[in-house]
This record gives sequence, structure tokens and C-alpha cells, in this order.
Amino acid sequence: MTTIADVANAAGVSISTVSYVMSGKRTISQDTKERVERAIAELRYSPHASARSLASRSTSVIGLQAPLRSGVDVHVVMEIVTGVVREAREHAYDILLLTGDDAGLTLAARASRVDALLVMDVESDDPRLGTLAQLDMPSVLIGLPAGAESVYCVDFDFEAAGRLAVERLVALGHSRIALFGAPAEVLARHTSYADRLVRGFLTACDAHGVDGTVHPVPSNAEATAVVDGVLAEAPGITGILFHNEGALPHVAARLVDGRDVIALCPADVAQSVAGLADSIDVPAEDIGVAATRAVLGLLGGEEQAHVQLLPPKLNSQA
Amino acid sequence: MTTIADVANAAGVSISTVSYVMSGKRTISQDTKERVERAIAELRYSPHASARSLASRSTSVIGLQAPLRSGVDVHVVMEIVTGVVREAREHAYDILLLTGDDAGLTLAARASRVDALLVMDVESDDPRLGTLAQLDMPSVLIGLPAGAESVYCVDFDFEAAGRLAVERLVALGHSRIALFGAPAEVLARHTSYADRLVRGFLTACDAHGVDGTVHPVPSNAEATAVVDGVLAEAPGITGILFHNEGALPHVAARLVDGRDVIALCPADVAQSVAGLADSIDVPAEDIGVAATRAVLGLLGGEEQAHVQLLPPKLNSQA
DNA sequence: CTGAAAGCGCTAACAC
DNA sequence: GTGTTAGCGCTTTCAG
Repeated sequence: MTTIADVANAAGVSISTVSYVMSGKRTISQDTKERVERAIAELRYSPHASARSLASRSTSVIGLQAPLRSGVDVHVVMEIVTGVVREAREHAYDILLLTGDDAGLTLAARASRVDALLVMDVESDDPRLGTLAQLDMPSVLIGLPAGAESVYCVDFDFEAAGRLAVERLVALGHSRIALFGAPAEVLARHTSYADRLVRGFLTACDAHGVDGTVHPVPSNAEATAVVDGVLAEAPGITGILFHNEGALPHVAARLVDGRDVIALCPADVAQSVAGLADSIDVPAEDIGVAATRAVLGLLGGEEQAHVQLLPPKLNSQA
Repeated sequence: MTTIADVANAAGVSISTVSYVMSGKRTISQDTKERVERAIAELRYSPHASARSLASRSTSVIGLQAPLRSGVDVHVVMEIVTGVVREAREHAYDILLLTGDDAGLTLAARASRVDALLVMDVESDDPRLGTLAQLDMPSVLIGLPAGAESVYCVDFDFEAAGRLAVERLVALGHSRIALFGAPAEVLARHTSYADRLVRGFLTACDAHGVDGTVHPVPSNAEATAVVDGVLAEAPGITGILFHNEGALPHVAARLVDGRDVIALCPADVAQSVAGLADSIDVPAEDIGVAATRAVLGLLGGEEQAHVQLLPPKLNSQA
């Protein structure tokens, strides 16, 4: 292992000089600077992470609690994580994957394994909020729990997306519309995004005086039966907002069929489905990036908005 | 922050005693042991990870290089990662998420951020093999590159799965069968699993004297056109091995249609599709677990098989 | 502009 | 069975 002492020797300077060359925290003559940098390169030196974090009391690691239970929107989770990792690395931070439970958070925080926490898969009334409050460590939630404001949250604005879809369907002339959404168990858990989408959808239906109903959909092949059932019972439905990535490929064909269907899902998923009226992009990777920027901001001591919601945009299908 | 010194004070012992109580590396009287443990609990002490790893020269962290490029089998990737994280935590190891490139590996290793590496998404002729060899750090690949034997690899036995499927289709009486597989770009990259599946399939077809062809399939809605095309040109195909999780929901209905279809995918995906003859489970989470056990074994100085392939099993659909 | 040296919190000899 | 202490490799005062 090459240490800072080896570099100092090779460059003929003291170890503090090497340290300061790397951190840029004091002015160094051009000459010594070059000698040190050459030595670093030649010896392929990279500072020992633990030694550095012991001395500097910071790890350059962010803990990420991701929902690894497969089933719910794997695609979206994956893209968010991609965004997080990319943005973190860009700022020389690493990501430590934490398990879903409370203990994972607490342990990582108390052992000073991480500088900050990023928490995904937030439910409306999430039990982890209390834990986080005790922790005295910057954290950002990806999702929007009830009664936020005391924590930092980043998410897509599902409520606005619900309204946007209704407005579009109304503009297209529909007066009987439906939201086919998350599986029943997700709604039952009051997963934050599902709750908010329903709220936006129903509020807008009310405001526009149109008849709107909400239907949970299983995210696998069973979706077909459910969708068929609903459409048979309510043949008047002519406009649809569809938010269930897993079910979409199974049922896309039977939804479209004289109806206007707006899909709410990542862009690539929407593109792979034919016959959609329009789609509203869930900018999953951007969410990850935004959340990471928020934690990095907190770490840098910047003021942050407590709630940051990415606005929906409507994509017309050509 | 509570340190080991605080605990020692509270318990009225020296810091080394506290350390030894935690590690169990020397015998401690029942009495002091209890006093120390009580102090640890009361103070909610957990040792500073960096301090520990600086002194002990090991981090209890495993670096995981996962393919975050969405598109290819998100589901499978997710489950493998789940298995890795679960097994690692069970042995008090954490997982650091590394970026896909070479630099990610090198950096983590040289900065002693991790004790070992786990590398996913291995291609037949993977450029990272060289990098790994230079690194002087235990590592396990999830996948099977060409000319393994000098590295450690864990994967599902796709070649055997190909053979198994052919045997089953032959037993069902088919003499004209087809493998609908990964997208063309995956095959072009010579992603290890795709290569091996094709080999097993074609070898077995030869051995059994049946007519077998291989067809790449896009993993989105475009799959329908491709599948329709193939089946129209070769109506004699009556038995199918289908290995493309993304495409399956789009095309399941038109494949089955008097034909026997064996799907090769995670169990939950297979279950959500109706009409399959049988399925062969891709035990993704088990792969993650097995790979993690292998690295942990290496870290523990145990002998390991260089190549470990999880055998396929056929599930009959009830 | 540069060095010397005091820690950071822990592990593991080396004492007894 | 327990305590003392020398590092682990780095950052950051304090001195010049």
C-alpha cells in the first residue's frame, strides 16, 4: 500500500504539504505542487478512505435506502438509483446500499459510515420519520409523507400529474373518465405517490364537472381480467389515465380501442406501447438526481426547500 | 459521539477490555463482560466504522458493480442485488454501489474502501478482467466470461437450461422448435448468459436431431411484430423456449396458440403469464446469495470452486 | 510558502 | 483476566 508518507518521500516534501496539495486548502508553490503531483501519479497513490474519514470526520458516502422488494415499479426504482449514483459520483461521493428496515438507517448513521441519508419508498405516514429525526444526520426523502415540512422531500408531482391528465382528457372531449392505477395493496399501504395521484385526479374531475372513477389494477397478467371487468360494467368510459407500469404491456391493446389513453410512466415504457393518446413522463432518473443534489446541498450547508416537486409534462404521441 | 473511551469509563474498565468484549478475542470474566455490555447498551454505543477499519485493515464492505443501464432484465438485476444485500447484511457486511466503469473498481479498491468486489453483467470477453487481476483484492464475477478458471464466477447454468428445455420439448413430441431470446444488441455484445443459452439450445437440438432456430427479440412492444413475423414464416414451429422477460407480457398470448411454450424467467414473472407449458426458473436472488457467499468465503480464506453454476429446474405449470 | 506534531477512535501486541 | 500503549494513514492546528 502506498501511503501519503511514500509520496512525501518521493517528492522530497513533508506529508502535510502532500495533503495540502490534494485538498487545495493552502497555497503551494508551482514547483512543489508539480513535484507532488508527479509523485502521486507515479506511485498511483490514492488516499486511504478510512484514514481520511477518521481524521476529517466525514466519509464522502451517502446511505441509500432502496426498496428491494421486487414487484412495485422495478423500472422506476432502478432509474432513480441510477440518477442517485451518477450524481453522487460526479461529486466524488459513493453510495452505500442500506436495508429497508429502521435498524439499517440507525446503524449506518451511528457508526458514522455515511455523511447523509437518502430514503426511498416513503409511505404517507412513514414510521422511519421518527427514526430519522433522532439521528442528527442530514437526510432527504424520495416521496412525500403526510405532514412533511419538518423533513426534506423530493419527488415527482403526482398530484399535478393527475390534474394535468384530467385537463387533457376533458380537452379531448371526454366526460366519463377513469384512473387505472396502482395495485390495491399499494393503495392500502398509502404509498405516498399513489395517494397523491388519486387526489389530483378526483379533484380535477370535480372541478371540471366530469365523471371520474378510480380502479386499482394488479401489476401482472391478472390486470386483463380486471380491466375487462371495469370496461364491461362501465362502457361509458372513453378517456383513461393509466398508471401501472407492470400491467401496461398486458392490457394496452384492450384499453385503446376507440378510447384515449394517457399513460403515466417512464418515457421508454410509454414509447414501447402503441396507440396511446399521450403520455406523462415519470422522470425517474431526474428524481434521483434532484434528491442527491438536495442532500449534497444540505451537506454543503446551503438552504434547501423542504419540499421539491418535479412538475409533470405532457408528451403528445406523434 | 460516544466513543470506546466513554464506554470504558462508564463500565470502569480499560478500552482494550471493551474492544475485547466486542470482538470476543480473549476471555473476559462474566462480571466485567456484563458491565461492559450494559454500558454499551445504555450509551447506545456503536464503534466508529472508519476508526475500526483503519486499525483492523478491513472495512466490512463489499463493492458491487451493478449494471444500472435500464433495459436489460431489470427484474433479474434487482433480485440479484436483493440477494447480495441480504446475504451480506447477514454476515455484517455492507454493500457499496460502484459505477459500471473500470475506474469505479480501481478507485474503490485502491482507496481501501472495500474488502472485496462483486462484478455483475459480465460479458464473454470482459475488459474488466484485466483490471481485476491487477487489483490484488478478492473478487467474484456474476456471469461466466470466456476462459474463466483464473477468476471466481457464479451464475445460473444457462447452457444446461437450454438443453433442459430442448429435452422437455422433444419429450412433448415437438420436432421443430425455436428459441426466442435476448435482443439483438445483447447478443452482439456477447453477454455471457445469452451466448451460453444459445449454445446449450443448439447443441441439444443437434443431439436430439430436431430442427431448432434462434431468434433475437426486442424487449418491448416491438416484440409482437418480430414474433408474428417468425411464426408466419415458419408455421412449423410448435415448441418454443422463450427467454426475454421484457417481451413476454406483450407476446405471451400469440405464442401460446396450440404451441408449447417454456418460459425462462424469474418465477413470479412466469406465474403472471397464462397458458405456458412449463417454465424454467431463473433463481436470481439465489445467484446473488451464492455469489456473496463465495466472496465471503474468499475473505475467510476458504478454498472456493472457480466456477459455480446453479442448476436449472423445470416447473410444470399446473 | 512549508514542516512538525497532535490527534481522529479503534485494534492488537506487549505487559503483568 | 485486565491494563498500557504503539500504531493504522490521514487532516489540521501551531510554528516558523
